Amino acid sequence: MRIGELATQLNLNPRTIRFYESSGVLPEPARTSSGYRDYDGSDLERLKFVKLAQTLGLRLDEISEVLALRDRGEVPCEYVKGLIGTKAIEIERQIQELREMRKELSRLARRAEQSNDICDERFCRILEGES
Amino acid sequence: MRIGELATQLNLNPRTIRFYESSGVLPEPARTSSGYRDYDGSDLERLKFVKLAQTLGLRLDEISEVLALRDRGEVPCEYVKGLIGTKAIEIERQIQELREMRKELSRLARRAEQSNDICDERFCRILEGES
DNA sequence: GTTGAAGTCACAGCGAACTAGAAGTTCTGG
DNA sequence: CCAGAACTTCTAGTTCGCTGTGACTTCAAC
Repeated sequence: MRIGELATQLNLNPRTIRFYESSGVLPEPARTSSGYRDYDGSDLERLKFVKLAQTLGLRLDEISEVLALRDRGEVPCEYVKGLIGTKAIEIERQIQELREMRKELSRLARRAEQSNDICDERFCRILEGES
Repeated sequence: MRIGELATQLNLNPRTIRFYESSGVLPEPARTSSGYRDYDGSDLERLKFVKLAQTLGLRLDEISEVLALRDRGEVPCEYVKGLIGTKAIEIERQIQELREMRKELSRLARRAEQSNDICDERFCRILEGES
């Protein structure tokens, strides 16, 4: 199958697929006699795996590494376990950071409702505290 | 005061301050006779405001807009209220996304502990489901 | 007078994951 | 036979917030 069909099936841009090839996520595919990329079911599965891994927060280079281990016939389990662990920690950190922002933002939103458009010498009374 | 002192007081890199100037967050400061940037207390306050706003998840262009409104003598309250609202929604969305990842990752981590290093025809049994 | 820190400017690069443009070739339908 | 869609390659741009590099000038201390 050609790049357009593969892209359609996965809801990807053909450019994205070429980009994946250039960054080592996808191997170079076979070519038709006229030079078009010729993909098969294994490429489809591989890209599905890439999309799945992306939803878990894995970066392309990390996904590439898992795939490369597999391609070499090795077992990526240990690598993947490590990845899952560090990723979980990182995500927890990000959630905490966002929670702080959310908390502060809702505090500001409440204050903004109460005190109506009072701007004084400061930059923004809503954002800066000490009302 | 010169850029180095300002940077030290705010724990910023002098380059960052020049970058802020070039991107319109900071106005062009006065210059000493020898051409060095010459800052005063208002620049210090402005940069403190920038840092505060950044912790709320505001981008530099949004912060610039608030400051520009203020610089024109306008009241940024309405703009800021809108900003707070959309930012809160955006952050909520990000938190949800991260929670999904976290949930899925811990599910995978539990599974990975149980089934020991069984890799078969798939890319990665830990990441792909249907064990 | 000399050294070295700190300033000046302008341009480039990073990371991440694409996306866009240009300029050409091949395939498909009427 | 020809239009136009889909492909090819290559380079470069996007977003965001900086950071690095290089080549030069100025300032403070010794």
